[in-house]
Amino acid sequence: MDSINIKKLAEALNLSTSTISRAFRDNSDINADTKTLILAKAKELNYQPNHYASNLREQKSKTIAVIVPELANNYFSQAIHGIERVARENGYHILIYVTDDDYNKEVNFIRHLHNGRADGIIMSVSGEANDHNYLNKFGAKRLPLVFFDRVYEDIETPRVITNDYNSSFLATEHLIEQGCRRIGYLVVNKSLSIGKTRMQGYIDALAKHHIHFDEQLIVDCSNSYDENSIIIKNALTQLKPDGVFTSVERLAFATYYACYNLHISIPRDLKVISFSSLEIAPLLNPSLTTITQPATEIGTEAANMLFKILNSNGIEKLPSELVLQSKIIIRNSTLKLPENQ
Amino acid sequence: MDSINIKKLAEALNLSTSTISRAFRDNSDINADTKTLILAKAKELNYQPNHYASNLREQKSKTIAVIVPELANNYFSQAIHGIERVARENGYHILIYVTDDDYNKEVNFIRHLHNGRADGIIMSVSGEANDHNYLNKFGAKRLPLVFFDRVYEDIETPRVITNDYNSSFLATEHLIEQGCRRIGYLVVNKSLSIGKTRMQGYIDALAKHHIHFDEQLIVDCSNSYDENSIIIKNALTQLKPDGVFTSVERLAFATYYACYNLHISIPRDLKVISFSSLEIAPLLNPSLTTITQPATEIGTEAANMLFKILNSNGIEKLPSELVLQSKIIIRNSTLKLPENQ
DNA sequence: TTGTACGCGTTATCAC
DNA sequence: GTGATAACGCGTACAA
Repeated sequence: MDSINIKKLAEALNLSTSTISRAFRDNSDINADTKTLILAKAKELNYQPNHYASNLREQKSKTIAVIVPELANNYFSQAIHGIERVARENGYHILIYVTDDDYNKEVNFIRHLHNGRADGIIMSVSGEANDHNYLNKFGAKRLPLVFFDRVYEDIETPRVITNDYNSSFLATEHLIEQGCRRIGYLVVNKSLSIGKTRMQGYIDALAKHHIHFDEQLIVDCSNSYDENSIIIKNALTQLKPDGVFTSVERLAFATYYACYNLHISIPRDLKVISFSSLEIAPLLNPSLTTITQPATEIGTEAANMLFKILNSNGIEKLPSELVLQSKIIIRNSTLKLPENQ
Repeated sequence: MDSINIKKLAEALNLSTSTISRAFRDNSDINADTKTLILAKAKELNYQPNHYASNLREQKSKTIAVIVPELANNYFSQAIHGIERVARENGYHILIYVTDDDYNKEVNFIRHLHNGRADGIIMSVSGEANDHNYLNKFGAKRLPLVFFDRVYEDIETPRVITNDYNSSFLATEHLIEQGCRRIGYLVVNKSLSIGKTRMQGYIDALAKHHIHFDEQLIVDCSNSYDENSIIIKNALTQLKPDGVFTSVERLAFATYYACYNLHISIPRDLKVISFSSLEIAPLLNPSLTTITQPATEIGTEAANMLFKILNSNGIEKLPSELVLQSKIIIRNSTLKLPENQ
């Protein structure tokens, strides 16, 4: 091992390792001159305190883990972007784990992370709603954990979410106002928190407007592009909805493709509204009416929340839930056309 | 510190720490029965070998760092997705760093990473083409580094790129074949490798078809959404191009917005082709003709390349450059309309 | 203000 | 096949 370490640097300067060490910690007493001397020499020799040695010593990794179901998705990219920024500002690094909506991967990641590799976890849970009590198994030793967006409701941990119920209610109401009476709800997992809450908003909006709730119009989709294509085409031809509310962006795209294919005109024959963080929703054909979540901000706030926990002494009362507001942005996919059309 | 460690586990089983350690390494001699016994107890007590201690001992972090200019971008999300998968399959974790195209951040990240935190780096360089010789300063101690997509040409390190020159040539030629004669090239940084190579393809295609190269038609854009909006609107109204080739996706979107705004019809008044990894390019209005890079595969291959280096003994000759092929997918934004239109 | 010495949790080496 | 022990690089009591 010929690489530089604290001992070599100490020798080079005729100082002890502790003095060197002190030069790199802010809190220690050290002569200002020796400190600058040390830092200069350190830069010259390209010395940096070894991260693993420090962390072993301090039992802190200055690293947080981010676990998401998928990456190739505007929402999660933006959220991670927000998390990354806050982490960096706090001197933390982030590890990324993608579950591909696979529950087992999620469990493995979490278990693995409890080896000291990360100080805390920010997670949006996988789509499979199996027994997730595994999170409680860690007991008091569980790493600080913050959920965002997709949460397990029965796990007690801080979370950052959006006003999904309300947005869904308003989204459905918007479709009704635009003249829709047979409104489909497309969802990937209706038993998962997010799909469930959004569905309830949909159901209640129908009720408010005295529209019969037809369970058939709840369309269960999957994570597979090909499967969804078939499912949605069938739903459109058989159920003949005049409006569709999709719980995730991907299903709106799939609906568009299906409509192109079946020569169903949006918005004339079918109106579409979707949860989506897509920045180019205005460029779609037709432009897509969206419920836009503040994705970056959700990431930022989740990170802030985690740091609040990490910096607390476990004494203070911590915030347990933060609800951010989504915005409905009306575009052409839900346009009400003149009657004489 | 009441958390579990190897010593406690050893005590609980009346064994020595070495035996415990052996149970977790595959190569060691150990009685199969004791091994199962140990692993069972470990699971029961939720023991996991401490990552930092192992790494301090072994001088390996089993972690790779990924540095990208931005995250909220399909291309990089997909690339990271590919990297993540390969890393996980190899038992590695990935750290993510976003430079926001800021050269200083890039330098800091790289320098910081040389403290043992990562075993290797996969990077797409920042847009600023300053002095990047800093990478050579590390000399023999530089971490294994693989570039992808955006590279520094004067740094000697393996890289995964696409056939940019060729794609650009063909893209420009496609516009010419569709009848364009005044073709603009929109670029963020024409001195950066990627912008330069793509520009050369553009220039040579013009030459081949005996179209005068007008330097004015090279439009220098920025990373700011608002600035680009102005720049592009000006370019469209003043230069009156009949075709536009954009070097990055974002500029194609900006062009669309500008056209909507100025009531310029695509493809009638202006044809647009762009580098883009957008999966929903067919859903745009009009659907966008793209040069699609195999983003996920680029990530995968970059990771494979890095692992090849990490697993080599520095003896074998290593691949230094891998060129993947992009595909031009023709859609409506470059449609040639009937003459009598 | 600086130096000495120990321990963080693990694994490799060497005995047995 | 298993146990004792030193070492990885660093930070902090404690001593000077």
